[in-house]
Amino acid sequence: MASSRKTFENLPDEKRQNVLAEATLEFAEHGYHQASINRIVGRLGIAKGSLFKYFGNKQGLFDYIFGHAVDQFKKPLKDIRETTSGKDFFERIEKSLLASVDFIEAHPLIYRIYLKMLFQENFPLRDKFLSEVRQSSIKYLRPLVTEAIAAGQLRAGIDPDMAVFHLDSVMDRFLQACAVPFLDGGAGLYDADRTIIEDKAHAITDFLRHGMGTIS
Amino acid sequence: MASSRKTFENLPDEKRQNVLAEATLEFAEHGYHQASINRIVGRLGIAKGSLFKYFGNKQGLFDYIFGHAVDQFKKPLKDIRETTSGKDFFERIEKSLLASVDFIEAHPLIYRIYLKMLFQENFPLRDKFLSEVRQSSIKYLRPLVTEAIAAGQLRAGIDPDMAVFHLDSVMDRFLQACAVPFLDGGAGLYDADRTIIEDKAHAITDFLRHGMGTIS
DNA sequence: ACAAAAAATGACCACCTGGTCACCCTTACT
DNA sequence: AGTAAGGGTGACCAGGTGGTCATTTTTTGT
Repeated sequence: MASSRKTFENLPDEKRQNVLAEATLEFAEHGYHQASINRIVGRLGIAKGSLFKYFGNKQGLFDYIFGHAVDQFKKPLKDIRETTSGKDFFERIEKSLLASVDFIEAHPLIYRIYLKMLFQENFPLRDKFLSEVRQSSIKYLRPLVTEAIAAGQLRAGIDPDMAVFHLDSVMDRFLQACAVPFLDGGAGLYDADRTIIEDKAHAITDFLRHGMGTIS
Repeated sequence: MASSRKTFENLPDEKRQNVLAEATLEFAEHGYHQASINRIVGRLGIAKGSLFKYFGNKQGLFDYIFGHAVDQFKKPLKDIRETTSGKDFFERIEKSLLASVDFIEAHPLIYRIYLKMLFQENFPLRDKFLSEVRQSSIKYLRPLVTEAIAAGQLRAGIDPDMAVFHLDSVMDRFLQACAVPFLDGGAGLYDADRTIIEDKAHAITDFLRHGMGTIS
């Protein structure tokens, strides 16, 4: 048997959590290839052989950490969609945005790995993971837009594909600005308090609703 | 003398271009740390020692390639700003967006390295480069917004900082969608023809101007 | 033709990587 | 007490890394 995941699952809870935490941190800080098994076991104070017993190889470890991360990404949005059904479209968008902020604040390391994955080809699981996450984002926004069009909350003749793309891009960058100082761009989102983030989320949603031009 | 850049500058043009092209490609494909000097010299058919004579070390090579890339990033936008002075704000934005598309199509490898740099800390020159590029983007948009407010082309009471952030985020993602399939999100921008990109750029600009909500 | 300067070379180095495996220690069961 | 199994270990391996430098080859100047 190449890897004996069972061995790992039988570990005492504390040690298991420790291993996962330290490994996740390593991947979050260095990406996949620059992450070092030696450093991980060094910090944990366990033998290298143990890690390989648990997960077979480096990618096995990574897979284990990220295997179910997609679901974690999807779940909070699904909840919001269901609990805000029928409400105003832009309020739903604003709520979704804040829910996403909550998610990345609850799982900052996972989000960091996700960001590293974005533009780094030859990242293991990249294709599977990214296409799932992106599609999930699109598939979440699509029905929202469709419903809003049906309810007459969006301008007539709007292209739903471009609407989804627009929403997705603004929301995505909003999150990135919360996590990466360089992408903040004077908006003051990076490492900001919740109340401030709420204000900015509202401002952005306002742009989405009314645009920035003079009302004619 | 650690590195003799002069030796490199004295090289025949063809060879010099070759070296730079091959090195740039390597960095674009693998990022900084995963880029391999051995592969570069292997493909070039030159000795490893030569490269180190030219640039001193790996970072020297990278610095040389990216040293003046910032200026390349800034220049085309400056031109657009000057040639469209006085015109309608959203037309200027649309023009700027298309100029940026032209840039990344003219320098796809530089753009790939830039994207890799975005979320990968411990990338050499990252702080210097990113802060310059981002600031340049902000500093470009700021006066556009200010002028537009003065000219009454933007809604009254708008927060200029958030307006700049909003514009920056939408434009940025538009470019990324042109270059990375995963970020296309159904918009059909990835690897698209110029005419299609122009249409989509117009659609996006329209969202920026009028918003997506029903006009009230 | 000769010498001096410049450029190119590739074997070699220390270091780090992911990965292996024969051995040891502890626990559990009979 | 004896045995079997499972978990834990770390020296060891092959391979790749960035970097060096004594040596050879090429170019240049006279």
